[in-house]
Amino acid sequence: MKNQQIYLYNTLKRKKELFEPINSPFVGMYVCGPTVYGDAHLGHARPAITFDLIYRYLKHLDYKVRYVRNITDVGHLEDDCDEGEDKIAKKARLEKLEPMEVVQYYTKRYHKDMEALNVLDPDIEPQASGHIIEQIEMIKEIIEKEFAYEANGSIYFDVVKYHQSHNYGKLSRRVLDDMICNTRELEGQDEKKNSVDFALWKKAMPQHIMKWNSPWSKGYPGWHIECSAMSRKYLGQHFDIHGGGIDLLFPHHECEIAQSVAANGKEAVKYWLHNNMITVNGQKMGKSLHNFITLRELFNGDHMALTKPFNPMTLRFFILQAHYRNPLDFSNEALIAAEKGLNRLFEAQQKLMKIIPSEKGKIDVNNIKEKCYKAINDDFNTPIAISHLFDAVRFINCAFDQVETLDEKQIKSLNKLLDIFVNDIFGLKVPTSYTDNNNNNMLSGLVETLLEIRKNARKQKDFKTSDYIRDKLYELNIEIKDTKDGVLWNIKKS
RNA sequence: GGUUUCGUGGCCGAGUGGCUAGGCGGAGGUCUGCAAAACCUCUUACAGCGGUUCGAAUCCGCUCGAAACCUCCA
Repeated sequence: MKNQQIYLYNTLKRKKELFEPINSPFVGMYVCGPTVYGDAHLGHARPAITFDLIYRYLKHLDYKVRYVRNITDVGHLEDDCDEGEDKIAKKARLEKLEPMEVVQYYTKRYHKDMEALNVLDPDIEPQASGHIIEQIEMIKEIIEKEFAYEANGSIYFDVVKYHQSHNYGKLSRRVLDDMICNTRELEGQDEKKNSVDFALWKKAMPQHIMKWNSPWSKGYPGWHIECSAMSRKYLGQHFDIHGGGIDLLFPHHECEIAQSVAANGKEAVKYWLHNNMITVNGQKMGKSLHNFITLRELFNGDHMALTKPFNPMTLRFFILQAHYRNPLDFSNEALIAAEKGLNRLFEAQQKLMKIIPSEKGKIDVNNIKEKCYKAINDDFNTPIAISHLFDAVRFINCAFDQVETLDEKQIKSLNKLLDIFVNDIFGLKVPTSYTDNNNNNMLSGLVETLLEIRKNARKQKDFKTSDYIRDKLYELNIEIKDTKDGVLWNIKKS
């Protein structure tokens, strides 16, 4: 076990706390995943990457992590009234598909997008539709404990009663009395004792196509119960980390707490972690706001707001360059800036191995390493860690230009440092354009031959020929760089 | 209206009481037949007004502005 003390910001306490797993070295982590009724957009990338980083880091420290990220395929209510139709069903009706067809289609695409972002698969990815039994079971328990009541085939959580003995609002810091006063009058709430009560089970309307049998009615589970039921099944009644977007803080996570406490008699989660939103022009990117860019559009450059396609790694780096708890404003320009920065980082990594070692170097690699760990340990402060890596980049560049020196040991430890942080922890995979050069013998043989001809032409000051070769290769996406140490070439990056 | 959070240089984005993050852009330079690329150096900001303090971007108050949640959302 690598000895690092992590301090993470627990939303429940609103402060940073030392991370102490309940049952070290085992760590249980649950993150709210996507509702698969459409393609993943930039907003989905943030929690995926944020918690992927945490997952990677914990594994790097040799914790035995079980990472659970759900797929919501039951759908949530479109409205808070009886006419609400769940999202999956609505989509299915519009597209004349089986609901599970919609689910499978978008789940597959989500996985592809995540793979492109180099997001590791969770250890368990449970689907809500596959855990109806567990959800019904948990609802039964809540009814037994008398924190829920039946009304016309639907089951509601009795928030007011729960609050008499517990604290509803402890996570979101909301005051129940205020909420009761401030809630707008909505139709179809007559079944509820109080407007703040939320559904655990909803009786289905005849036109509703996703429904299951239950002791109370043919219907479907409420909005929040799947996470409580599935986290309990796979991580137990008490687990370490629960993550998700800050927009889920209320009511979703607040309700999860209430459900777990009601059913289990105790709280389930030790550390609540929330990532902030991605904004466009300062406004949240969201489905209902119609200002979202899907990941596919980003990767293909197929959107009005984009001037070009972007490599998935660029988005990953862009997200890691901001702290996960702060809003991050998206723009084409900001992404281009991130792309250039990332290329500099990758190029330094490649250059490092070409540096001729000196007798004695002048860099304290260990110091940089310590600073990087310190930054990550401080609530996963990736932007600070990245800034330290850029200090190393500058030194590597100087050494490459023979302004500074590195000895063999330093080169090795720098290489390891970059490998650990850039590749393992940050999950930034070097695009193939950097590494393919030597993997394709025929291509590199051809290019080397042409460059040889060009070299001779230049020697004889036949610049017409040399420029012709350069321009033709450029048209074929091969870039040539004349440096004082010879000619470098690479396949152009996106 | 309620709850919460935030306002940092041309842009993005760290930083929670003294030690001028980092990236992009810009300026100058190095290299080069030219070009491109690359590299080096430079580029002292914290919404406004008060207060606390020897000292505040950082703490407190007020004003202005913005966002998230309160309804599905990552």
